[in-house]
Amino acid sequence: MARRPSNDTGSRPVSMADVARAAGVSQQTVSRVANGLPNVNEQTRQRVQAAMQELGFRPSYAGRSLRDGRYHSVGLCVNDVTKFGNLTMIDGIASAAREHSCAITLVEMSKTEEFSLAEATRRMAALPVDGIIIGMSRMAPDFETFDPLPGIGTVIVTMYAHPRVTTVDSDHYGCSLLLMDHLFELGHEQIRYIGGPSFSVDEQFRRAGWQDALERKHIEPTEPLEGDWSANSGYEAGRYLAEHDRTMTAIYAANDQMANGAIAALRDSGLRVPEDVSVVGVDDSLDDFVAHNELTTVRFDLHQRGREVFEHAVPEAGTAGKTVVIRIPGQLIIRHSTAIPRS
Amino acid sequence: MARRPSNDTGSRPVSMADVARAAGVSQQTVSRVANGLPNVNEQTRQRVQAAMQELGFRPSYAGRSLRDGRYHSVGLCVNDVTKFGNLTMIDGIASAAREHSCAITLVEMSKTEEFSLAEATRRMAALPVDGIIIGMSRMAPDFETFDPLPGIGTVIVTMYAHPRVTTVDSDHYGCSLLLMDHLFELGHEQIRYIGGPSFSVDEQFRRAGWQDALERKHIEPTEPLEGDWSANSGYEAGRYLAEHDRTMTAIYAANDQMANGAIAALRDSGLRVPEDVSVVGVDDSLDDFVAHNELTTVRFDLHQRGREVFEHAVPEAGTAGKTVVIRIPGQLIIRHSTAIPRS
DNA sequence: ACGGGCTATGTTAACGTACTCATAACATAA
DNA sequence: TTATGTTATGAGTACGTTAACATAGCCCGT
Repeated sequence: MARRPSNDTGSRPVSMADVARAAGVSQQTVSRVANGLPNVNEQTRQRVQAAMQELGFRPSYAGRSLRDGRYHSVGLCVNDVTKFGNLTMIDGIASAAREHSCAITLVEMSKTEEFSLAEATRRMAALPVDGIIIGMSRMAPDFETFDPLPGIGTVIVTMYAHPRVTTVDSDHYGCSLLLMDHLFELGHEQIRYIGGPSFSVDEQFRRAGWQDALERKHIEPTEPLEGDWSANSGYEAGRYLAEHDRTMTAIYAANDQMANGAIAALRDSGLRVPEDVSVVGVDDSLDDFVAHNELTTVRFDLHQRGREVFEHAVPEAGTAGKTVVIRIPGQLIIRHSTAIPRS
Repeated sequence: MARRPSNDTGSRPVSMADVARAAGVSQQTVSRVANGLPNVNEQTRQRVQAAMQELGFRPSYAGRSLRDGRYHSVGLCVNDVTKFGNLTMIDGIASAAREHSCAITLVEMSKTEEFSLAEATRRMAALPVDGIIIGMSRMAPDFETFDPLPGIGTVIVTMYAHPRVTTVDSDHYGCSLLLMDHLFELGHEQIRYIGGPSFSVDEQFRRAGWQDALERKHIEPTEPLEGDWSANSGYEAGRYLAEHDRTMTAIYAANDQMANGAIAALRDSGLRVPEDVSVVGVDDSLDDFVAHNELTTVRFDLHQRGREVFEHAVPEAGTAGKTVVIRIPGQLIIRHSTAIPRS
């Protein structure tokens, strides 16, 4: 019996034409009812709505998008959904997207391997997106040479600036300056650094900020330590420092998780925080996990970042595609893990 | 000068027809090249690819989807991206989706207010999705009466079973039994419960498991305490218990964050963990945040859950839509926050 | 020389929508 | 009565893609 002519419920989804047939009106009238347009007789409207209900009509996203050339969705490409930075990115962008009645088309690339911007762009471009957002948490091999696809807004979330692509990020360099200035004001000079993995862009900039702050004060930076963002790696580093460096008065850990680990290590080594050693972190991410969070840190307004990212990826008419560089400053949160250094 | 005829780069995106014109071939040949089909002369292929590059061709998702009736994307509707449960859901589903070369269309509903399944379904159905996944972390007002949209796979992630919709979740009831059995085996009987907010479905089932386990042993359950999943709320509850209940020998906190807070409170109250009081949690979520995580807990295989959810939302040919109930068991992780109770 | 099978390419149709325009029925004003 | 406007509805079209079919050229064996 092959393909049915089209008026019954075959396996094909129900279209406006099917509804129209059932309600005895034209397809155009169904369209009007579906979109709540005026100039439809009340009785007709009800008849059409009944038919829609009856047949289980679902408006075709493909047809609609093909017709009016917009997808009402923004593409987001990240390497690993669960990493704190990416998670907060999704959250911020989700908020912004919701304000614009926009969905998010999420693609997760390899969790471990680096990926090229060209590859990410190619994949995203074939999806229903009005703009492309790429989270570049580690340097892409083709960052310098990358050209964005013309005709579609592209934003890279990273601290590196690009001549032809708008980049937006929290200011992972400036946060270090905020924290270092706070420590300097308290009187610290011997400030050790526990960083994240060196391939991380955030790490590179947080570390550069630490180093530049020291050099600006003509203090020779000591060897930075490298962790993996986890509390355990912070603990290891803190243990090492407690045993090998009795001149340090402060530790700057590049995220709160490592800072939390470092504090535990210092205390296990018989050092008091903040009396003997001050500790600072970044992200303000401990509140849910640790009772009485006392860590001095920097908080980023991730919703603002999400908004900026979104609005540059999907520019409203007029805001058209100038390439810009946006760095959103963090806010210093002073708690009780920092104090004046011991004499 | 109105609308250009169509052979130059107006504001309209570049279509296969544009590429075809530029390369001097038919549009169908461009399609063949774009999809890597055989039977294209090598010279022609190169000419077409050059034209694509030149014009910045982007395949139209709308056209393609309209044509072949599939979107290669699965819809995911959650209330709050950042909540641990939802985050892990996204992660698990992202993995499964990637294995099927599928994207995720993510919609965040109101973070605070409850939403009806009908509303969520209606919104998701208008998006480019081959299946719909709804995270129901709090009871929807229309759960009982909800009918899924015919013709599109629908899965609700929740512990409640539904007669007409497949539901999948980690076993938030069974995890309580695992933990309680562990505590019973050690010899505990006075086991207090610190739960999450009572509107949470996970909370409802974890708590029911605690209560049923006690009743099965003919132990009268004591009054459960209610937190908000945060370490601080766990601390408050722990403090309260330390001061008001000297007969308890164990605390079951409904997630690790509250358990961590409770442990801190007990220690601040002069009680040792696990010597005086054993503490267990759920989720195994502390590793990144706490050094030397010693909490006995239950870990869920979230990737397995993601796979199950995905594959029931987007059934492969043949697996067609039977309504099933899937509860994925957790795994007991015994660390050092539990011990034999003091005499 | 000619039919049969291959390869490369073109032509047509269909997917579902919403815009533009046309038309019919009807109300109102001159 | 006729001109003019308003409202409800329908017809036609274009959006970009791919499957199915059609065609043209070529090589090969008889």
